[in-house]
Amino acid sequence: MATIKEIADIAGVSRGTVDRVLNNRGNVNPKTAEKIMEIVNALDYKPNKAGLVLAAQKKNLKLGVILFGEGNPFFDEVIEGIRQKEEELACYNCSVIVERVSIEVSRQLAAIDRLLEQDVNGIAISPTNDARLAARIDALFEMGIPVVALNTDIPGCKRIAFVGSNYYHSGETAAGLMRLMCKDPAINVGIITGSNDVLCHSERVAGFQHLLKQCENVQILETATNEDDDFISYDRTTQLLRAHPEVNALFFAAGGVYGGCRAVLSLGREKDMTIITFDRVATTKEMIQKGVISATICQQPHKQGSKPLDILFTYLTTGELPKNEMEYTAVDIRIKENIE
Amino acid sequence: MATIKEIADIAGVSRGTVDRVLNNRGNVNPKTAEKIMEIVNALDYKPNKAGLVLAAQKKNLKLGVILFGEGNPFFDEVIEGIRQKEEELACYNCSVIVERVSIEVSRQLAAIDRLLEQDVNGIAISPTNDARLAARIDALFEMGIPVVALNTDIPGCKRIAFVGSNYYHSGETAAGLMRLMCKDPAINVGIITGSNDVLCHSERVAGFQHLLKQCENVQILETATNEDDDFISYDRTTQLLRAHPEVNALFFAAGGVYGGCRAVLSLGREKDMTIITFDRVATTKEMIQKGVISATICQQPHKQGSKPLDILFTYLTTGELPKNEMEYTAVDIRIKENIE
DNA sequence: GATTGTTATGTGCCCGTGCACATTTTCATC
DNA sequence: GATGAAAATGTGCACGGGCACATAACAATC
Repeated sequence: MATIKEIADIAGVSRGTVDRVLNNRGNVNPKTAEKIMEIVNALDYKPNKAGLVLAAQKKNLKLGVILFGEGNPFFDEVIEGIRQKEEELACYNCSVIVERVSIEVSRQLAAIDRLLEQDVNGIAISPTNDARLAARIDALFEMGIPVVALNTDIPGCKRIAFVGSNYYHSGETAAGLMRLMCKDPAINVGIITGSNDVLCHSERVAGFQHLLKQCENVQILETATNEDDDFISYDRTTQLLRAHPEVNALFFAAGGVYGGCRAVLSLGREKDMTIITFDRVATTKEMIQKGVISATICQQPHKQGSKPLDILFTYLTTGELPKNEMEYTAVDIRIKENIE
Repeated sequence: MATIKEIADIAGVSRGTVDRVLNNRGNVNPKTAEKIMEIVNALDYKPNKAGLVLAAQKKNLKLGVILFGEGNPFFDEVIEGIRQKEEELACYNCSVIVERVSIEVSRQLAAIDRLLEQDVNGIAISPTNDARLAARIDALFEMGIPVVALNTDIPGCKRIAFVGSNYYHSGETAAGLMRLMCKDPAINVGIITGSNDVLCHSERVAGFQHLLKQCENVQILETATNEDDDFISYDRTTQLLRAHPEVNALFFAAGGVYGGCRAVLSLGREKDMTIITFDRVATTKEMIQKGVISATICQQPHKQGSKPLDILFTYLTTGELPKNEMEYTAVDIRIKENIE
């Protein structure tokens, strides 16, 4: 692996000149620059990462994280990923500040301000999809502060990457699993969705329905709108199952899973019901272990926490952008036996 | 984050003394050493990784990899992981040499010799479980050359880590999946195993059987020993299905999956058969997409390639051992919808 | 041709750690 | 108390890259 010094020796110039060419700092004779670039290409020069990181020490990097979903256990796992990466980055003299706020745009903008006051060099955020926030992210980019979106994308702005799941695709996978697990001649599915205005829920339902519509033995009976509150979920699920006793499969696209499962249990329907949910929160784990939930689809929350910090750190130390702007987490199927 | 210099300043000594204490190089006044250690603990000093890696440049690290499974497409994916990590490590001036040999112990020992001739500083190997190899690995460790086992463990020797799957556990998961996917009143399973003397196959079968024995509606009908050769597999599977037309589920614990699936197809049994296999080789992918195979369980071949190199590099640059000696890959369930 | 300005190039230090070597201190011995 | 060995401590450089500053080369102007 070639170094700047080696290139300089071959070209018969000093390290400084090579450095100026590589970082296009100007003030170099075009002919010399061309010659250097030829050598750089011939040797396939790649800067030594340890050198880059060490040189970047002076910047005293600080990364900011803004997460919504207070009280949402999914984000607790995201935080775990953040904490682990934080520890890893600590020995590069890079620290992490986490702000946890609601989904309200004004709160998110305020969180950005607070982080800027603390001189963060980059921000990872689970953003509300809002034009004001998008504009703010663009402004940050112009200021030289890169932003990575996580969990939920905010398209059409200058965030340097998105890390999260493809909700439509995981909805399709849920449907595929259900088809494999429900071998009854007629599958009568009840869909329990979250609030429609949250993109991830509606995307999941869309993917789910799209795939199941192709199967003639599947009938989607009813779609109940749910809420995270488990008591409300209990009632809605009970209503659905009372109105449609022929339902033998349930799809929970969002929260309220625990309440829904309790409803199934209290009606004594757990034996003949195939239930597919999302995420691996504690209560879902419990219901998987009890055999009430057949499978749950996870979206690697740990990676959603760690990867954005990784991307920011790499960008700030080496200037390198991620290979893929969209970093989709794998669709991770969990059943009783591999839930741990 | 504290540095050696900072600690030295506080202790009123020079960098060299702190360095001697931290790396117990001796020749330090015990009282001074104690004082320094107190400061080190109080500040929770962690060496800066970039500094460590940069200092390790002089070693000109070379990592060797020895893989069996020539012609086995699973290992092609392992190689992909290796290549990717190789590229990543290249910008730390660390290179990788791959040797691909058969499972024979003599070949593996010879491969180690070839790598040593090329002055490798560490070795990742998919080992045959043999005492001679274990002894050799111990000797390498004493020589200061760390070894990481991948795919198959070689217990009771001084390999610094193992990266691979828990076969028993993935067998259990296959069983759990089958139970969820076969809702017929009677599940009649045919198990198609690989050669019994290969540990991973027998472990998978053991885990599979252990779980299914707890279900009274499941009957394991017959276990056919299979081979990787798809023509032999075709014949064995045909025989099994002819002798037991009531079989409605097949479990392939090892190779010969493609031949077995062709047999199922030629008997027109694909509609009512639940097939669960391992790995995500091209032919398995094809059969998943055709709907012949219901699910396949993967063991993150990419990670099996990249992680051992990661462990070796970290150990050689920082002296740090992995948190867990056993690095199990996640049990990764793939169906038609998430096979890509 | 000396002066000023511009462009081009070279040099030194920093980042944090490891390690070889130089220097100082300590202590025993005559 | 001078001598020498041993123990304890200090110092300089390397690793690779970024960046500020010093120096050199060259052109334009009076």
